[in-house]
Amino acid sequence: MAEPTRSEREFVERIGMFFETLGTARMMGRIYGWLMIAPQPRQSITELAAALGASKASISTVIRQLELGQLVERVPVPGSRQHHYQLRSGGWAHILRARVARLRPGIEAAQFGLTIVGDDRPGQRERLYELMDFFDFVGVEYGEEHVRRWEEYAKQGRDRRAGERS
Amino acid sequence: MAEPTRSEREFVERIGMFFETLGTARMMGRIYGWLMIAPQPRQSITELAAALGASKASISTVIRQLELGQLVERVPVPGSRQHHYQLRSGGWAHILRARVARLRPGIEAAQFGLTIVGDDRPGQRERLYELMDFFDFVGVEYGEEHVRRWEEYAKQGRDRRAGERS
DNA sequence: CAGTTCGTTCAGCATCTACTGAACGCCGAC
DNA sequence: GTCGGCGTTCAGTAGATGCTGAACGAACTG
Repeated sequence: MAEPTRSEREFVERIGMFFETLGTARMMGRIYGWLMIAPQPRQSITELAAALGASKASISTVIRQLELGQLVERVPVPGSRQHHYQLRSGGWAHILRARVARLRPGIEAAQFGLTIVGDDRPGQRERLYELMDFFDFVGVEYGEEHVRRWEEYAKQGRDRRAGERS
Repeated sequence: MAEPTRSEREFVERIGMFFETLGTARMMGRIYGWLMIAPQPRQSITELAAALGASKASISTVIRQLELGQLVERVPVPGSRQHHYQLRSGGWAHILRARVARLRPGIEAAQFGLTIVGDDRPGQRERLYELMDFFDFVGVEYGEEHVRRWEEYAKQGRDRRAGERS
């Protein structure tokens, strides 16, 4: 039920591609995209599978990753045995956080590098310090403060649009 | 010549893994890591292949990507026919810029979405607006100003360390 | 000229992973 | 009880891609 139209399907696919460049499975983006624009914002696994023309198997596995990533939440629907999912608000903030967390191996590599390159190689140490600086900088710029700024920005947008509609 | 020691090799591998999480080929990180700490900062393709235990073929193809990404530059060495490469300063700034550029398909997807979801579906439109807001926010926060802040930050770090050494 | 030393290219391989189909277990309806 | 609908799991597949080896071309040496 509620199959996407041709252009809705294109939108879904674009979001899928976008998620792919973010380093996740394309199907994650498809689900996310469809949940954004679908007539019913709450969908079961079978509904998603039907709408996206994918197997229930892949929806089932991928939606768990979405749930783990806090992009989607399972909501109870009284009287239904189906698992209904909908978008979680603040999903993009979680994406921001997740991307920052990915930098950790890099930080550790730089620290490790400094332990093995002696003072007799100042040029090499300088490059390692620069990498450390980069992570310091990014850690501050993309840190909690950054995420809070986004949440504030998002709230302002919501309020502004709500004002325009009323 | 100039094979990496065991721990240098571990560092190289860690940077390789880090690059992998950034969505590039691991070999890119290996080359970049080795150029960071190698005794001679300028290396030819055959030297890199020998040091990393990889084929010249893969070094040749990957280093062109590094060159394209402005992370590495080819430097002339008088009297040598070999192609010598070294790290470019400001490489991380280019990585920042490249990551921002990747958001473009997402922006376009959100715009497209707004053209196909009518005013009769305010909830869906709201989610699309939120995505637009997200890109607006990220575009500002990660924009040119952001990269300039990094470059300033990096310069300060360099100067500070230079002062300490003297 | 032949021989050597480079880097490049291309076909092939190995690996990984997103996705599917089928079997299964669970649970409510009847 | 049996049946049907639902989500999960697992083996298998298809597609992508990082990497190699070998053949090649270009440029210098003798």
